[in-house]
Amino acid sequence: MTIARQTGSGATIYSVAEHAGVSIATVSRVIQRPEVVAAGTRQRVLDAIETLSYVPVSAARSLAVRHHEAHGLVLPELSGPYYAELLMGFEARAAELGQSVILLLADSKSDLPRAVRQLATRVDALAVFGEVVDQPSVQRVLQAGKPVVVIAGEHRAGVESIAAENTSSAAQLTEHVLKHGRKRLLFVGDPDAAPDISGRYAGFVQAHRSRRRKPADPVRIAFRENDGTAFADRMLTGEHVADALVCANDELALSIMTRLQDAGHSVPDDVAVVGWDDVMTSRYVRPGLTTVRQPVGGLGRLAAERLHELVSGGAVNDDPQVLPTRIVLRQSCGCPPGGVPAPPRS
Amino acid sequence: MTIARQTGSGATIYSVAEHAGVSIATVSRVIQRPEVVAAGTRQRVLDAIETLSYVPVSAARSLAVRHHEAHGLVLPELSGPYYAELLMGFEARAAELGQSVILLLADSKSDLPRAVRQLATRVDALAVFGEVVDQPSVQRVLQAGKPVVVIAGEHRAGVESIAAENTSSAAQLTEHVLKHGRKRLLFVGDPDAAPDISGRYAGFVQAHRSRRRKPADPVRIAFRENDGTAFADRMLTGEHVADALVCANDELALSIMTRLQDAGHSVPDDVAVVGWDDVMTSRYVRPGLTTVRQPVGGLGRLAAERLHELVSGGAVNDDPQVLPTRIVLRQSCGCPPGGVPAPPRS
DNA sequence: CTGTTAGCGCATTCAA
DNA sequence: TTGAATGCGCTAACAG
Repeated sequence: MTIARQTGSGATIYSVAEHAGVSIATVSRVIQRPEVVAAGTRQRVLDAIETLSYVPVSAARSLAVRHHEAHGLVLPELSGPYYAELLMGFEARAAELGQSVILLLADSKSDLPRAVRQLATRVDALAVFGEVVDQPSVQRVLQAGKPVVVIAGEHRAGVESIAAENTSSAAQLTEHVLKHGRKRLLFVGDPDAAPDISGRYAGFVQAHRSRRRKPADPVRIAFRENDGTAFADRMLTGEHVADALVCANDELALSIMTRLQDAGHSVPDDVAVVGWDDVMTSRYVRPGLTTVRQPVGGLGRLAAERLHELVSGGAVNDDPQVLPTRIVLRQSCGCPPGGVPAPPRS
Repeated sequence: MTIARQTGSGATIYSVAEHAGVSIATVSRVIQRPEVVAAGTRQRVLDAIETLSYVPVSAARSLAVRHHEAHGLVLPELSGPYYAELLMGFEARAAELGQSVILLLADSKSDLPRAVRQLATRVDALAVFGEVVDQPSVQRVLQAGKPVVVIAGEHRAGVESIAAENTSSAAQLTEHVLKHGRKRLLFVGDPDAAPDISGRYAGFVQAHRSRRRKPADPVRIAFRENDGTAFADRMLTGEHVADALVCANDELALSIMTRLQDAGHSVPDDVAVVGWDDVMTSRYVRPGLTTVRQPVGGLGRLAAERLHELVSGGAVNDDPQVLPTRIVLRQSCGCPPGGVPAPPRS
């Protein structure tokens, strides 16, 4: 990369000081703590700033104060509402705390460890989602003295972790489906793909056990629409038999449900379908998809907040912080229609 | 804010140099241009870096090289796929070009101008969406010597602008609906809300004119689901009469369509509905929503790329760059079912 | 209330 | 191929 231009207009704290007839210390003061500067001087400085179009170079400040005032966030990608909401929460809270957010999307990176190293260079702390960044990379950041929080990932000593509740809501949801009289439930999605999912499967198992019923092995497929469609096709050929599907997320649930319906089957009469995440589509399809709403924005906010506290010298929290989730009943589970439709999330 | 901890583990280029028994210049070289350093020395330095967990402080580098190697992106928010895709494209391209991306979400900020000023402080260039940031703020950044590109906004001299094509695809779409024999079309959404929307309404008008028909005035409502629902209610009372609705975006189209259907009306038999954006839900509802797909990721990529070129000394492009869009026909416009469903976007 | 001064950590001449 | 020296722009004592 050839970079020709210099940063900024060229106006520095020096030129501003000169223009205003004061010292650079005074200029710095009117920017940091205006109240300690005499009104007259302050105004002269502000005028100089204005006429010179002075924009401070944050790097110089960062160097002097010895921190970046920025948090990094590593997410896999942004398709679907999940990560976007997480990011919104994170950014909002970070901004409230005066921190910039530098975003790194892992899926599009050919050399992620390198990208993470680079990122670590310009932030005070890092939030990473699940297991997107390899453990050694995380350790490097930690050893460099920068706090790391893991969102919806494996819990490990030394890194704070934040997650939504999964197991007990999964158990409730499964129990709910069982109460509808369903006998052959299938959990669709690979529990080993992410801690979140394994937690959900654990709940699935738990609900069966407490009724002394034997839970089926999970159907280990990935979480994209395509995977759901393919699975539905295999159901249509009789390869899988079930009267209820507990899907690892809504995308899966929706694609399966739609495929089955298009093939002439009825949801929930022939098979009930439930999912996870309460994406927008889940409110619009018919029957409405029963699902679990997670406080995704809250996860982001909490992450930003913890990062800031850790940077400010707070102690790392040794056990994972778990945020509650909420089951949203619609009709795909077998519940009767007629309830007022769940409102869009605020 | 009280910030106690210092950035980094304390390891600096000095401690690394000392540990490796070389000068800091050599350490700097093995990081910037390893090939100019003798293999032996290089290894010693790398070892030192490793054992000291050295992570460079980007601020110091930025200060020395006089640029930030970061681009700012200001978006209103991230609900819905539109901005998220834009951001994904932007981030991916920026990363390819070695630039970090600092994200600022406008909607959650109480003092946006201040936030923008702050942001300008730490980036070499800025991309802003539409009219989210006020003109004076944009001018400041520009005058400070930092390039700005506006995405899907008003075109102005001195700022580069990038947008998706709207008018001609709107004309085609409207024409398509007219061909289905619809007589009373309504454009739903406020054209003054954004340049994108006014372009779409212009196409709507154009299509009518070329058939010597008089276009109706636009229904000036906002673009959220709630607004659509409220509008649908007004249709149900007869306040608005139409046999086809050209909606400013999919969220509007979907909420209206669903409400009308829930009230017993048939789409498209009673009223055709079309939208804009091709969100995920549009594939899943029945009838499938006819809509216009925009190259949203492409907008983001292009913005990042132009920013980088501008920072590297490129000249600002005086006329707006317009990316093509594509009409996605499903059944809500009156087209017969049976076509293979449009695949998910890749 | 204001000015002087000494770093902050790194890149980059210029010599050797 | 390496080292010594200088400056990037700003903050924060410290003095006055």
